[in-house]
Amino acid sequence: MNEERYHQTVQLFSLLSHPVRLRILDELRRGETCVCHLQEVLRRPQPYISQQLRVLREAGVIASRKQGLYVYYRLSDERMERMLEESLGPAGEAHSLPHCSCPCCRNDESLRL
Amino acid sequence: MNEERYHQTVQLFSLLSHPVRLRILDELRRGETCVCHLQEVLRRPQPYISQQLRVLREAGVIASRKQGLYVYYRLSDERMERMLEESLGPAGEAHSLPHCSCPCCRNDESLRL
DNA sequence: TCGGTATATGCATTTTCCTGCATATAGTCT
DNA sequence: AGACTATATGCAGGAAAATGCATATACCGA
Repeated sequence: MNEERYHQTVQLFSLLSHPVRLRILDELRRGETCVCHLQEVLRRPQPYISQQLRVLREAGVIASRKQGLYVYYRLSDERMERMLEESLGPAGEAHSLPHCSCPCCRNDESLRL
Repeated sequence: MNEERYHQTVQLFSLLSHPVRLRILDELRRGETCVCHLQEVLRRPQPYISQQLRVLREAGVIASRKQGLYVYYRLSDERMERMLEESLGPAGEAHSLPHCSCPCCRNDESLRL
């Protein structure tokens, strides 16, 4: 019985069938990213971003690394990565954000991640 | 702006993130199938199956062909087919159902579709 | 230890989806 | 035309998801 297989797959697709989560995942596949970065890109309040990150984290498709005040997120599921490639095409370039002052957006190259 | 691309993709994943619809799609990629067949495989009431078929039809991922009393459904979207392959692996064999008397399940080979 | 910043959590409300059921339509056969 | 079968549609109650907001936690520097 691959009842289980269907169930897993539905779970995976549920994560992807949400505009904000899909865009978060698309950002993450371009490289490790901190929360404030996503906040800037998606233009949504921080608690909202964190909520969606939690959903993704609990589902096991992303992982995080804490460094000082910042938390850096990345994809941690190959299947997810393949689905993103299949549906959205190859990953684009990471955005560099003028208004964001976190290490990963730092204009100052020397402090870049 | 590929805002539109994200939106389309979310729609596509929404269709797939539902246990019954996912299984219907998995059946359809094994070959053309009538409603009573799906009813048997999924063990759900007929109006319910038809509702889900409508969702898929209106989204444009399946097409139908009417022949007498029967309506035969099939996949009509390559992208969908690729996502199914990616997520569920290669399509299995079509089921032949002992209790179903529609042309596509007919035990009597001569009447087979 | 205190103030400030980055991120997380809890909760409540709105909205959207799921699903069951009654009924409608369309085609076939006599 | 009337009975029967396969499929479609409409609607409603309940469940679950989405989202906004208040607040909590964790870490840093002074």
